Amino acid sequence: MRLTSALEDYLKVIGEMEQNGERVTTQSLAKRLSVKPPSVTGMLKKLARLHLINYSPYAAVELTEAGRKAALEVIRHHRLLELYLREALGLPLYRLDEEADRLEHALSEDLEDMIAEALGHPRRDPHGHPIPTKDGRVDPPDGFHLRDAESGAQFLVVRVSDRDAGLLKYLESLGLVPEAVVTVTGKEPFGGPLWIQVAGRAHPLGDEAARHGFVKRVPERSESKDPQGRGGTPDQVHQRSQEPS
Amino acid sequence: MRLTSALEDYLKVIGEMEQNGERVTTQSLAKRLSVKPPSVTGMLKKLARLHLINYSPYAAVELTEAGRKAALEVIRHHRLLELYLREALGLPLYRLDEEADRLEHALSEDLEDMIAEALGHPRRDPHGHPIPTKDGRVDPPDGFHLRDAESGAQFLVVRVSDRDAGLLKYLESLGLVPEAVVTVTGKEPFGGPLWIQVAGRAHPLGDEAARHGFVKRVPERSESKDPQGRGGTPDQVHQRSQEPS
DNA sequence: TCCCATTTTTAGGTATGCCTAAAGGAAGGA
DNA sequence: TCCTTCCTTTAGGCATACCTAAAAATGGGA
Repeated sequence: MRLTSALEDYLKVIGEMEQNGERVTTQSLAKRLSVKPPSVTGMLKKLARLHLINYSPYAAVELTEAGRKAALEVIRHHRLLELYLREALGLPLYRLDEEADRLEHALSEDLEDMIAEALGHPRRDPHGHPIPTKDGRVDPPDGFHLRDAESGAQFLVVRVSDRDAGLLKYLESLGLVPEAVVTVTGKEPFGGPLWIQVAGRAHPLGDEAARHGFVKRVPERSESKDPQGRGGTPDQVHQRSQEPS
Repeated sequence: MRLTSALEDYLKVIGEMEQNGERVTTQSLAKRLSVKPPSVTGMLKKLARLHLINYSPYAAVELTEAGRKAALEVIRHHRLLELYLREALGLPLYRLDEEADRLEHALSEDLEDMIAEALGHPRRDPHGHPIPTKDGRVDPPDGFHLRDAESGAQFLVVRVSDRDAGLLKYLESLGLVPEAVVTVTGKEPFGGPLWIQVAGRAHPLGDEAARHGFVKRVPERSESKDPQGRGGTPDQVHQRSQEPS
């Protein structure tokens, strides 16, 4: 039976939160989905009736196996579309999420397959998020917060959050996007900015921005600017993952 | 104020019917939209309240200027998407309509512009339907029914109906698609089939199929197989049009 | 002119998915 | 233990867009 767009949205968000190791509560869902808590309660009951989540009043919700599969399908649609919009039409990073949000519910399985094929069965979207495979596997989100990176070292940007389009636009203007190499040159104390260097230019980066970028240690000797690494890195595939919060 | 998908669908269908010179009644809309007549009455009232159609009970409906503009926008989305899906992803003709029906409501104006740009601001969709321009102009649908074509002459297929995917798949398998050249070699009497020749092969074509193809006279001397004519032909642009029924 | 078949509208109902207001649980501090 | 605060759920409403059943209008033929 076909799910409604609204139910798909709930599943997608629950799936994303589980992937990030967040506790999925009525309130956190309400915030994330921009609806009021009573609406969430109603929708959770509906998802439970469809055996897509385990739900008992006042408890955190969990996807069932069927629910996880359905959620990953929606997430796959979303991330494939984001990559497609970027590659085929050249949309800027900060506008991908919104466009994909609307298109994802209208994408048929056939079209999904053709897009995946056209893109060469990619493993990461333009934000660096892993794209679930057709059979329901996902890489864990990798990298750690840029703000936890130590001074003086070089890092590879592996992922940026897509939660805030404005902030993303800003990061993009700095060149702080997946596959960029960033050097942390200093940290101002007392919540002050992080000094970073990207593409030869130095920028002070506020705390909120620094929390939206995720990086990996890059070996000192590697000076390559763009490792063309989409889908390249991890080979092992997990079903769940935890963020070191 | 943003229209709902359902209202957009009504506008699109009313617009298409007006373009084809059909009378737009409660019943014809109900058939075309696969809903029951009372549902249509309700939606027509809603469209009238928004000043998108002129509606008085028991009378045929007409688009207002604003309604016509809105309808053409939806039709533009639909036809641009069809062409895009064909050009970029290679979907077969007979599957374009259904996919575009779902995607058209999720297409932002920005994305529409980028797709139009990527396609070089085309004038015709893969079925041969004119694509309304951004500022609300449409070519009249051209060509006449294949079944009205006289024997012995050569014709250029300019348009095929997209109303029946099964039939379209059949026409496509014969090569009877826009820009193909077809020769009418004979007509069996008493509603019998039309004998046609496409790409060197002869086929008997039943009445229903023949009504779904639209052709133009092609000058005898022109032997060119594929005039690459997308968007090439008419220069004059009309706002309405009538089909010689 | 009247009647009857067809079309259209009205009336009332359903499901979805959101809302506000109010009631009911959970959980930590005194 | 009780109380207060915060979170969640229940109760009751609204808009959208569909449905069926029944009433009303239209329009052609006798």
